[in-house]
Amino acid sequence: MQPVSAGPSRPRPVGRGAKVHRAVLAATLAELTETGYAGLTVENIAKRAGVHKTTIYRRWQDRERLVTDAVIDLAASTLPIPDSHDIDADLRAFGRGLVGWLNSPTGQAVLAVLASDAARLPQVAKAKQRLFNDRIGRAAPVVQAAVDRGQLPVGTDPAALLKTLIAPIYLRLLVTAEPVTETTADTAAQVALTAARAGLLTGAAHQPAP
Amino acid sequence: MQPVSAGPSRPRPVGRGAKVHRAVLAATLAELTETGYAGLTVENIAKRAGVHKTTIYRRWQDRERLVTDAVIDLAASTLPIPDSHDIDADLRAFGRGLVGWLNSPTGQAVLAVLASDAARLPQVAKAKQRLFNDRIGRAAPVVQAAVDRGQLPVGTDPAALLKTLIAPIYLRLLVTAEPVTETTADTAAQVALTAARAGLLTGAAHQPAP
Amino acid sequence: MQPVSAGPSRPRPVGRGAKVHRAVLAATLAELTETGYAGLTVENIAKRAGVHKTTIYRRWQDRERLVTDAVIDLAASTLPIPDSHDIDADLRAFGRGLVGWLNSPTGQAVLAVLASDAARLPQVAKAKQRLFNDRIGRAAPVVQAAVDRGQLPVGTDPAALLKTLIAPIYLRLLVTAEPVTETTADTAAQVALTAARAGLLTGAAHQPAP
Amino acid sequence: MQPVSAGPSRPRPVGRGAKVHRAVLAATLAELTETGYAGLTVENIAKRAGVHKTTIYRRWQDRERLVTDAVIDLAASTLPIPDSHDIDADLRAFGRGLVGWLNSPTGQAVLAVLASDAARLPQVAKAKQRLFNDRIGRAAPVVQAAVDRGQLPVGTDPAALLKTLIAPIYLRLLVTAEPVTETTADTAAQVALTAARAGLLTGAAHQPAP
DNA sequence: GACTAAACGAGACGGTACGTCGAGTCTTTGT
DNA sequence: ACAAAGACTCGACGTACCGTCTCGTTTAGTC
Repeated sequence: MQPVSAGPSRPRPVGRGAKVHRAVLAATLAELTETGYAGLTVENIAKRAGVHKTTIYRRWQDRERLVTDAVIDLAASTLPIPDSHDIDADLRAFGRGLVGWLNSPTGQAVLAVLASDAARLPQVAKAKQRLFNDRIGRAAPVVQAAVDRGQLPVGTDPAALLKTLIAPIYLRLLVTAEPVTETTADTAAQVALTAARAGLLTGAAHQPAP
Repeated sequence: MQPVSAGPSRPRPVGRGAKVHRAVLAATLAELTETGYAGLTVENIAKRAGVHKTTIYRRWQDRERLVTDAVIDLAASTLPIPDSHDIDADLRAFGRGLVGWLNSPTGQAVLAVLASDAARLPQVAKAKQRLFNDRIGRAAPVVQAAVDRGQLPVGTDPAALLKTLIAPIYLRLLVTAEPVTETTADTAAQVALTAARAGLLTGAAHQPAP
Repeated sequence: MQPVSAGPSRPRPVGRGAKVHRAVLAATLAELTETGYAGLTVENIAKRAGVHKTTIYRRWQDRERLVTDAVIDLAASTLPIPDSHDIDADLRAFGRGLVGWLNSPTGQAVLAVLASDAARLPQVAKAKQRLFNDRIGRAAPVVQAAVDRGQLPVGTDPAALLKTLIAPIYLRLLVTAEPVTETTADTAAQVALTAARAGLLTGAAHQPAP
Repeated sequence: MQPVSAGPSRPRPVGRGAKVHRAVLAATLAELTETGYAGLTVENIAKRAGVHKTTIYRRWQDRERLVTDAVIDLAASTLPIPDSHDIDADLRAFGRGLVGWLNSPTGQAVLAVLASDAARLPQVAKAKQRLFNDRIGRAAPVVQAAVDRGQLPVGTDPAALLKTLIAPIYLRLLVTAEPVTETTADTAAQVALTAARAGLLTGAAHQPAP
């Protein structure tokens, strides 16, 4: 079992406890991926992490906090945002990057959480949305720059375009359970660009005035 | 002497059991919608259905079978497929119909199951895919007729088009937790049509040769 | 809606009931002997009697009444009281008869009830005592006749003598779980006679004045 | 049941468990005395012991083992064996001691088990016999000494004599449900002595050669 | 010999207790 | 002094049997 990427180090003055901390979070994610949120057992996590149950409860108040923590850790994982000033290439690269990440162990874990009752936990839901908003927020300037360069119509909503791009990918993963490849990403990118150039993805269309 | 009743088959004098059956399935779906699969309690279901716990176990072997049964029941629900020979209007109507269904209690229940650990149960996963395949399968001829009428490019893959249509809707419901309205459906329909007319949604693009 | 009929309003004695009645009581005793009172199952009794559970509940209000009824039936079984005007021979015969009866199926059933929680049921306890009192009451005149004939000391309490006779037999069956044979009965008879002739078994000795 | 006394190595750092252990056994005996084996409820035992049901199941595999353990504990209770070198006085004292013990809470519990379906449990049956054999085994030397001193006939079987002594007491308790007093014990002692002095209680009479 | 009403077969149901599993708390002990 | 070990409370699981209920189906006694 490979440990999850360390991510931003959390300065806990616990000494060697940090090792335990990471082991438990990694074990939690592994169990989450394998058995889902229902069926998640603190005792199994403890066993897999080579740690006693009480040790877990000393650090996390309950199962929800533990899962939340593990997922938040995950949501911090970054996806590089391509920016080559060629919006067609950039969107294709963005889509392929997303597909690659979703097929990686980390991405699988995130998907497992998305399609799980764990997503009902408020903190997890927040982390989930933060993850998406963060990515879209970081990619939006690239799209906006393309608009400013005239590669896309004025008024194009970067968020709407990006969502149009990623939607087919998640549909296949979460709903129809079809395999997702780079072809899927490429088609999605083309569709999104075509729609944008047809002037369909303006903010008004997606966020009507209240 | 009385002749023996004809045939070895014994008709079941099903008493009032049918009423109980329905009440339990309804209660199961309600609980599933409210609390998710984890946190689902047979005792709560029994209480809500006004039935005793053992009665439930008499009809369903365990919690999984119960949930499976409830969801399969659900998956049988049909969505009318519009067919006015105007593909633009039909797709918009299809999208709006889907949105309306997803906002109904039944749709909410289906969504709750989709985004739940219940989907890990093999039978539930099968039911889930059957639901989608069935709908797409029933809508595909309408799209194909439009192709035949020349309203869409030759070679357009009906399934790919329909998936492009529904993807943004599910993305908002399952991932970004944004509200979904008829506007969402309309935009999605336009995007899908535009992409199709750009020749992006051919079968080849989605199912590349091995 | 009572149809008027001539004579007393006596329900029609529709009659295969008696057969069922006996079958159930027999099955009850068999189960009682095999598995004891704890572990007694109405459903098993029904199965053994070739009868449906509800049929049993139609005739007996609950398990206790059923067991009570079965045992009371049993307690009515009679043991012949020897009377040859030779008290030594009679007591020996009485002891041997008791041993034989206790080793018979009926006796085994009675023992099973004696050493069972069924004896806590008031009606069963009464039946149990009635059984013993009845036997001792029927044998007492024989002993009293021996006293009158001068074969035993004046003042000898027949009940005390008979109890002294049967006590070792029941001790072996109920407490020490030793086998009981005719030798046991013979020794017990001799002991009882010796004690009586020593003047130890007068009523006063057992029922001291208050 | 007492844990093994601590040796050089302590494999079990038993917590406060010992207190719970005793409380549960005591509650088991109390319930057993009050309601018998049938009708014995683990949940009631737990409630009475101020302990949770699962705690009981952690220590005892099932109800049978629990009852067995409680009774075995009981069977360890000792009865002092009088030895004044006056066999008449000693037997009377033995009888009175037995009566006193049987009227005590401990004795009542033992009787409750004797006359219960719990006695069908193999381990309980063994414990029961061990209890009796142990007591008779410890009293036998006193009787044998009396034989050696010439107070009883040569060849007298101590076990046979002692059983003759205790038989009427158990008969009254288990069968006829009469009250048992010291008078009962005194008479029984006299009867046993008289029988022994008449040469009736030799081993041969009770244990015929196979 | 047909009618009719009691008795029976069948089985679902509410309910109690079983024995099991896991969550989360608390206590004892070793170092 | 403090953390590991594990015993404890609590709640739900899925099972067995109790005793009740309501249907239909014999079956025996009367007409």
